[in-house]
Amino acid sequence: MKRKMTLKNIARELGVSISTVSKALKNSNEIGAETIERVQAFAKLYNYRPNNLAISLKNKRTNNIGVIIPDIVHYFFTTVFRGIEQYSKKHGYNVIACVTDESLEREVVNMEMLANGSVDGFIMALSAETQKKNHFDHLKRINELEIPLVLFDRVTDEIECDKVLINDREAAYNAVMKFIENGRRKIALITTEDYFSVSQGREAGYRQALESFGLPVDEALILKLPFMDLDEILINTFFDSQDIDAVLCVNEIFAIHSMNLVQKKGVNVPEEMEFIGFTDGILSKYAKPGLTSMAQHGFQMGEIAAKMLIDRIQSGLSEKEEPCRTEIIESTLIERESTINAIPVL
Amino acid sequence: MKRKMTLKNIARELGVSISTVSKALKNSNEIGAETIERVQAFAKLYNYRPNNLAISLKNKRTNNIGVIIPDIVHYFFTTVFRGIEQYSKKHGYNVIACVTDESLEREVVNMEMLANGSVDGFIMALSAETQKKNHFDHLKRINELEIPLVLFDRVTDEIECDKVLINDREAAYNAVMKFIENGRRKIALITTEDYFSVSQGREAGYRQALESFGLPVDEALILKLPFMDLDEILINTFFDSQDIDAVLCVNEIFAIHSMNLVQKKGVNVPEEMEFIGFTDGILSKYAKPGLTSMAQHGFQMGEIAAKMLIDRIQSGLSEKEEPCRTEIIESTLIERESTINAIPVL
DNA sequence: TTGTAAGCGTTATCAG
DNA sequence: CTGATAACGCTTACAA
Repeated sequence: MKRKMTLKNIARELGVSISTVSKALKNSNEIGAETIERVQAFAKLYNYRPNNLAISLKNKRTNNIGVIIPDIVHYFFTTVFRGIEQYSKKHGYNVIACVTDESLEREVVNMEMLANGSVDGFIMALSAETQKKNHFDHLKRINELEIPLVLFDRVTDEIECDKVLINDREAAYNAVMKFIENGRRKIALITTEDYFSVSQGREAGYRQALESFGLPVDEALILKLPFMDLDEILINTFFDSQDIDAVLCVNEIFAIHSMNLVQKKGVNVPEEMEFIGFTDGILSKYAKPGLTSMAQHGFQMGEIAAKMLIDRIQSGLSEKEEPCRTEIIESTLIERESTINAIPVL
Repeated sequence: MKRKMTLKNIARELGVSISTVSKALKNSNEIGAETIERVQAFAKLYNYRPNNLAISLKNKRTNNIGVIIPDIVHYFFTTVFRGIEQYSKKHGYNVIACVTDESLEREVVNMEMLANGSVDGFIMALSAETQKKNHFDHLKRINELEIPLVLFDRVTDEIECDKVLINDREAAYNAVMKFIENGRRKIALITTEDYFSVSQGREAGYRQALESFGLPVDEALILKLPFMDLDEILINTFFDSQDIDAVLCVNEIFAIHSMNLVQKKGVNVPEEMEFIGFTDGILSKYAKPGLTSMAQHGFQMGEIAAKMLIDRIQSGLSEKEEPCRTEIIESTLIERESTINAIPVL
């Protein structure tokens, strides 16, 4: 085992005290020029690097941030993660990544693990189970410990903290309006079960758009799929039993999958039926036809979440002292060939 | 700022010594049953949690592992990451994730940052630039510090360490054989520039298969695209100027993109031209037609890489004491509609 | 200009 | 059974 260079070692070798070495390495003006030189030369020669742990313990700050996400094999979260990581790195923070796999328990365990000195703050999107069970004790504990927390995308009103969201309601509203402008009237919604904050918002926007245009909301045109379960029979039955000319889906997979299924039945997209999805991911771009999609700008969300967190960490002000903010990211409709009148975008 | 519970605090409140508290919390049999109970009750009441940093400093182990990858918005790396994270978590390790964006400098900076006490070991795939420039001083330094390192997928022979790979050569060989069995003879290869270890292996397998079947290798049928650059003109020209009936692509994007382009020209896939890609990602599954693909089993690679690393960390044996191993993950051909005779798989 | 000493929160050794 | 004490590697008053 190679002996690691430490201040103590350098001090011993050079016959000076530890604090002299420490100061010399920092170019402190308390130390003589000659000593500084000697110390720095020696340190460089032996490749001295200060031990992060010791510094963290001393300063009570780790320069790590914990990112807790439900899923990493998923375009949107991946993109947000990228934004967080990039911003954080640029500001001297490392990212500890935890994946909860949509499980409340994993969320709790991961946070507990990191909350005891491993990170200076958290950025997270709630797991499906957490949203379903409405169980937030672990987040309350983080709050009590006054560890800064930023929630993004999947959030809850139960916890007072900084948040970054997209304008789900408005985005869905705009998507439906796009259909209406295109002359569609039998507009379906394919969404998840109710407990997701984002799905709630998107459904609200869907209803609002129809109502504001004087169209009745036909509950039979709303299909609620069990989370991430692509039950083909359910989807096929839905399309067989309803008269539909446009479909808004709350995520990309639902959109691509149902679009493929109706095409297999011989339905022409977009002529007979238009599709709009959420999350402008890689699938939307390469689908046939290209899927018109509400882009969520995940990278930007990540950057903003990281900025909010790091600002709060560095200000040292708790949620009580400095009021919490909620940033809304405007989503953008990327038009492709699954809607008409579209200028194709690659 | 909430005062954090520490051993010292507990000791003061309870009028005992710090070491008594420490031992009591560990149910040490040096301590009286009654004291143990008192201490534990108090600790629980005030939600005492030991400080990870202090423990790490003391033990000289962090229970963190550093994962350095070129890109996270990318199915294969994401999947590997997932495997690493899951295995690590199960074995008590957290994952610090760094994305290099294919840059050597970012790779160097990230490793330097983590090498000074933040992690017990590294798992990484080399960045494009690192492979291109063949610059490995940063890895040699890690070796000198005797910090365990596992390379996966994008590796180099210059560094002696544990490695996890797929059988690139054999996989490409098998893919080409599949084409040959299907009666194809004008088999093209679309690959990256030469410096990637994986592309080299795949190209070798491609050549080997043709040769072993007595087919000449026509260099004009090998298209080398600049890394991740989807230059449509280049691809179109390639297909226009060559007579091709099957295409092997070293990654999923190249495959999907060129398949889309030839289809746009009116080429029938798979009747007139077959396609096989690498990385069985989400695009392959949802493409039209579904893309036959060599699955790289990223999750398993991640698990194995994590296991190799953690085993080495826990054994405490350096690369010199315990010889390095290279694990090969067999890739599997997932047949879809872009090749003939395929039993479609969803 | 340099050194001493206390402290960050633990653990471990050794006396009492 | 309990408690000093030193140590992990570093920072920072404060003394010299």
